[in-house]
Amino acid sequence: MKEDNEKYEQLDEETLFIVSQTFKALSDPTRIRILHLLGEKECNVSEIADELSLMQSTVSHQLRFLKNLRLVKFRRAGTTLYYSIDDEHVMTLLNQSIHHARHD
Amino acid sequence: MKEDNEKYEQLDEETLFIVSQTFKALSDPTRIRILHLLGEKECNVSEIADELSLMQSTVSHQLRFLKNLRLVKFRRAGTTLYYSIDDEHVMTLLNQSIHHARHD
DNA sequence: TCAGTATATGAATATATGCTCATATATGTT
DNA sequence: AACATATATGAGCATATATTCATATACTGA
Repeated sequence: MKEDNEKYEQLDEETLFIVSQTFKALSDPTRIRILHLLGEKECNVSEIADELSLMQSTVSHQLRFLKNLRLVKFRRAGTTLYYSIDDEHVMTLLNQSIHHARHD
Repeated sequence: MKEDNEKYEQLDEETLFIVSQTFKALSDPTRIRILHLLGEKECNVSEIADELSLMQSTVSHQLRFLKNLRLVKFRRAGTTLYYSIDDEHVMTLLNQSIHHARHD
């Protein structure tokens, strides 16, 4: 008489939401490029746009996205805003994935 | 005389593609639930649908997606297909994120 | 206060995504 | 072969997403 009494424990709604949101942030090439650049050095908006050949507007929109998820933060210096990484854990996920993609 | 001569090394196209695809797979709640369930135990399609209260068609479509990315594999037993995890690295990313979401 | 520079934002658009329905395919049984 | 069961697939639809353009806002210095 054999039976699997182990009941599968579903992920709760909140965890599911947070996890999916986190990965969604990392699922777009433009956001990945921005995060990867900020992982190297703090940058202002125009520097990001120049370095990655993106429109200023595009960068700004994506930074808002990343800022809402608290993945990046910024400091102001006059009219210039310097952005940097604000979530090391997510950067760890990103770097692991990059490493894996390259060596696999 | 100070100058930053460090040139930023962009991510190459292929890495960018693989990384974004990987995270895209993990960015949808339904796929996360399926992967998490398969992380617990091998399941056939109907079991997944039942356990997660999803339509058979929905499960099948998502399994195709995950299979294309080689995140899951299956074995056949008659008309029944048993699916299981095929990429432990991606499961590691998922589990880390779940852990982080819960304890943070 | 006015001009100049840096950044943010809203609207419009094109594309991608996920779900559902209906149906097809595949395998096993009689 | 006919039928039943398990799974896969295509089309249609609704929603989400990313980008661009035009414009607004914020700060600085003359």
